[in-house]
Amino acid sequence: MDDQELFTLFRKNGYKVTTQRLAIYKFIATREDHPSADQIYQALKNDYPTISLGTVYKTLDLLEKLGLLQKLKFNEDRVRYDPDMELHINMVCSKCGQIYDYKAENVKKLWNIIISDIGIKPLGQRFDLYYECDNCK
Amino acid sequence: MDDQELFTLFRKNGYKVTTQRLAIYKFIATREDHPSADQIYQALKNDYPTISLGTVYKTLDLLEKLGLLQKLKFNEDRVRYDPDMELHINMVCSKCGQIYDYKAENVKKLWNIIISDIGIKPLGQRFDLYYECDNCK
DNA sequence: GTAACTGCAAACGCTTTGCACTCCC
DNA sequence: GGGAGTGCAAAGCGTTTGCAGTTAC
Repeated sequence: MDDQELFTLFRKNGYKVTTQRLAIYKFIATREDHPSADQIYQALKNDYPTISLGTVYKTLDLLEKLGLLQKLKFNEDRVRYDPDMELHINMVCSKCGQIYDYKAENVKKLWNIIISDIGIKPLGQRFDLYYECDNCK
Repeated sequence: MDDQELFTLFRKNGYKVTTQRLAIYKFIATREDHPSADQIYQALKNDYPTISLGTVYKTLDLLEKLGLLQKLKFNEDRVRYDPDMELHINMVCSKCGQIYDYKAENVKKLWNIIISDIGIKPLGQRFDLYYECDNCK
């Protein structure tokens, strides 16, 4: 999503465009490891010394409301934020907790089969797959 | 799992059999809505007036360690405990938060296809499907 | 008898809330 | 200029921890 689209999305929903919001969105959008609020805060406070953790939380809630990311709670004490809103599998290492997204066409295909079998209209979904990553093997 | 199996499982892992542990396991095993620690505590304190919330938490951690249940964090502020360790889909109502398990042979079949495509050894998995339940429609 | 378990209460840590100041628009 | 947003600090709340008393074995 480029700047212009982002500006429009904020404004048409009645939200102002601020430096903090742009910085937080741009940071999370480039990350594939689903950082936590504090990780985002730590990463940004060098370039934006006055940014606060509270603002990070508020902004992440806003971005979720706008459909730009989803909150994911794993078996750890903090929430992770995933900017990938398409169907995918969260590959979670059982040992180190590292996470990355696995996307494949056949996952969508097979998921559609399951959906039509259940016979409901899906509003969203989440798949986690626990395994042992290469570093931990 | 009957009493004898449960006793054996506890003891062979070096844990004592206590009234509280039996009560908590038996309660959670009969429930299909994945109750929280506090819900379990509230439900049991009539029959076991001295039971404490701390013991419920400690026991649930123990049962998880023994592979009798799994912790599930959804987008709410408490942890739910799911005694169904087989492959299934958590059907979550987006409005009221009600949850039930959907189990079907074809879910397993399709999941096996995905696993072999990814080419890793799964240590566990979790599927959530968000929809609107009949009560909320 | 003794080591593990329970119950209680305090501590913990992430997240939310409240409010005065600031800055988009 | 005005209202939404930020930054700060305090509050909130589910969960964990510590410890003295109790119980399983």
